[in-house]
Amino acid sequence: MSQLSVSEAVAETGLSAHTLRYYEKEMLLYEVPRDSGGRRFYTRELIAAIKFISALRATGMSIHGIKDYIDLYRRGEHTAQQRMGLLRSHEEAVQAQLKETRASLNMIQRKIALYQSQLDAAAPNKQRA
Amino acid sequence: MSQLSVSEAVAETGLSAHTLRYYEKEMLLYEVPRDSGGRRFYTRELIAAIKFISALRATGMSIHGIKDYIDLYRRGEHTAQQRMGLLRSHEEAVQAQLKETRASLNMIQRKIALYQSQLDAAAPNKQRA
DNA sequence: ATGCATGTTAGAGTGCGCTCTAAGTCAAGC
DNA sequence: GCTTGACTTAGAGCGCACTCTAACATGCAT
Repeated sequence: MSQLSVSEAVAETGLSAHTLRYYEKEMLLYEVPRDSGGRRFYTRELIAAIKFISALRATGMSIHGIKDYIDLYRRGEHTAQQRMGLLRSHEEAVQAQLKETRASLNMIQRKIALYQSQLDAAAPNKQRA
Repeated sequence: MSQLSVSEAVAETGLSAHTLRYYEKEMLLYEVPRDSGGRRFYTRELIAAIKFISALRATGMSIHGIKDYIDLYRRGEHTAQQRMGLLRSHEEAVQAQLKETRASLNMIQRKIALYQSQLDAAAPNKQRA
């Protein structure tokens, strides 16, 4: 169970088989092992990598940005500091983006409240219904 | 000053002139007035609409989704409840997305902490520097 | 009157991240 | 042996949201 078939990896990661192959082609995943028939399978380590890549994607990092990070990874332990630097600056970007999203959400919520008060004013009898 | 030229609107909204024209072509903005020379200008109301549209975009609503909302607007006051419904369901989607982003950010932060502890362990003397 | 900034148009082009297609291979079950 | 279903490949296609191009018009300052 520490080696997942394509369909199991799909179930586990939430990505499509197409997307997994696409990530591999784009060099986000490397050394994906194959069985005797040439079919891929995914190790625990690969699944963890895919999940981390998904987290980077979910927070808006581009495929290119992720590739830069993965490339550092491949170059060995001495790149750890640079990798951390990339993650730190991404973290900052995400915090900024969260802040902007919250501000925009706030504006939307104020609009909703406005609609609500208009509707309340237009149908005051409904209060007792 | 309650009517802004294109360049003023660009400065005020943070969108490009191209994008403003694109939104107009896509019917997100309508009845944008022109001066005698055929140039656009933007009223206070339009600027407010653009800012609200930007908030919807910044929270991930598609152009198409925004158009649905604007179309309700154009159809008059009796669509207020539907418009509020659209905003409410968008709000839910944004909250869900925020939750996912926070979870992913958390995973990234744990990775950063891991790097940090590795670096601390590799260079313990730096603690006193 | 000339030059230049600022605007206009229709439509083409771009970058991103998938997503799908078509034709083929392989292994297991009947 | 045959079917079925999960997989393989290279490469094309797609939807989105801009973004840019090219050729032209306008209006203000010198």
